[in-house]
Amino acid sequence: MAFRGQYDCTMDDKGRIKMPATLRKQFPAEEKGAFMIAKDIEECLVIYPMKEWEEQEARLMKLNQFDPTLRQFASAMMIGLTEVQFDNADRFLVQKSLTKYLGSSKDVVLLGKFNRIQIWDAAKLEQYNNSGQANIKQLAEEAAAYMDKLEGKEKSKQ
Amino acid sequence: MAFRGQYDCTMDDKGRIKMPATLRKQFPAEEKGAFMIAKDIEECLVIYPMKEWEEQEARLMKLNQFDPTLRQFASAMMIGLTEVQFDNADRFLVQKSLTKYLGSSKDVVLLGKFNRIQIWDAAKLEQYNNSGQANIKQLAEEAAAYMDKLEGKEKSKQ
DNA sequence: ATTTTAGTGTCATATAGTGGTATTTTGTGG
DNA sequence: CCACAAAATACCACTATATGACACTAAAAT
Repeated sequence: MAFRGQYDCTMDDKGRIKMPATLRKQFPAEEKGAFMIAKDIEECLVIYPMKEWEEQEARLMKLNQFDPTLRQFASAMMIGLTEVQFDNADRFLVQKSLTKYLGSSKDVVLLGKFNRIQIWDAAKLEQYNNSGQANIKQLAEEAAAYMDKLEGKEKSKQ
Repeated sequence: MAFRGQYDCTMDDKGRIKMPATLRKQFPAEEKGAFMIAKDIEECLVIYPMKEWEEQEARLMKLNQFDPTLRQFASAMMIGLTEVQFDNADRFLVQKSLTKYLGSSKDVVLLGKFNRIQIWDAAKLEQYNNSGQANIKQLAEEAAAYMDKLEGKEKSKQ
C-alpha cells in the first residue's frame, strides 16, 4: 500500500472534499469507503485507510494501560481521530472540529505519502515546502546519516 | 468492539451529555442503553459498555485482596462507579459526584479508546495532549521497545 | 412545611451533515 | 482540432443531529 502524488482539490462550503479518482481507486475495495482522519504531526490532517489504522490500533491495544508512559503514547495516537466515509460521489466530510487545523481557504492539497494521505491547506503547504527547499541539503545529510546507521554502516566508511 | 474517534460535546446545565450519533450506534443493541461510568486512571471519566466493564471487573477481582496496595487500587477503581442509561434523546447524565473529576466548563470531549470511551474536560485534554506531543519522540521509543519485547524481539538485535 | 437541589422528559430550533443533480472542466482517442 | 467520456465542482433541497429552554418530579435540607 503506497499512495503517491499531489492533487490540488477544493473543499465545498460544507467542508467536503472530492477524493481524486486516481487516489480513490487505491483504497481497498473491501473497506466500503471507511477511513480515519487524524491531526498530523505536521501542520495538516492525515488520512489512514481503515486497514492501516486497525493495524496501528491493534499494536496500541497491547500496551499496558497501567504504565503512564505507554498510556500517554496510546492517548496521543487516539486524540484528534475521526472516522469518515466516502459518499456516493467519492466525497468525504471534514468535520467542523477538524477544519480549523487546515486553513481558511477552500484550496487544499492531497499529498500521497507512503501508507497515508496528507490533507494540506494549499498556502501552508507551499510555505512549508519553501522552507524545506531552503534547507534541503542539510535535511538530506541528516537523513543519509540516519539511513546509514539503520543499515549498519558507519558514515565515515562511506 | 472498538470505539474510535474524538467528539467535541457540550454538557448542559444539568450535567447531561448527548452521545454523538456515530458513537451511539456502536453500543451493543442488546444492552438497551445501559452502561457504566467510572473514574479513569487518566484525569477524566470513562464509559464502559456493560460487557466490557464486566471483563475489567473480572480482572480486578483477581487481585489479591490481602495485599494493601492491590486492595487499594481495586477500591480506587470502584469508587465513583455508576450505572447510567441513555434517555430517549441519547443523552446521559453525569452525576454531581462525578462532575468534579471533569472540569468547570461545559466543553467536554468524548474520546473513543479501544473498548471504552473517555470523557475529558476539553481544556484538560488539550493540556494533556500538548505535554504528550512535546515528548512524543520519547513516548514512541518506549512504546516501540515495549512492543518489540512483547513480540519476543530484542531491540539491540534489530 | 417550605425551599433547595438533583435529576428527567419533552419540545423547538439552528445547523451540521447528506444526497442528488446539473454544469463545467479536464483528459483521451479519433 | 473535435467529439466524447470521465471527473470535478457548484448548487439546491432535505434530513438528522445537537442543544437550549422549560416545566416538572423526587429527594434532601433547613
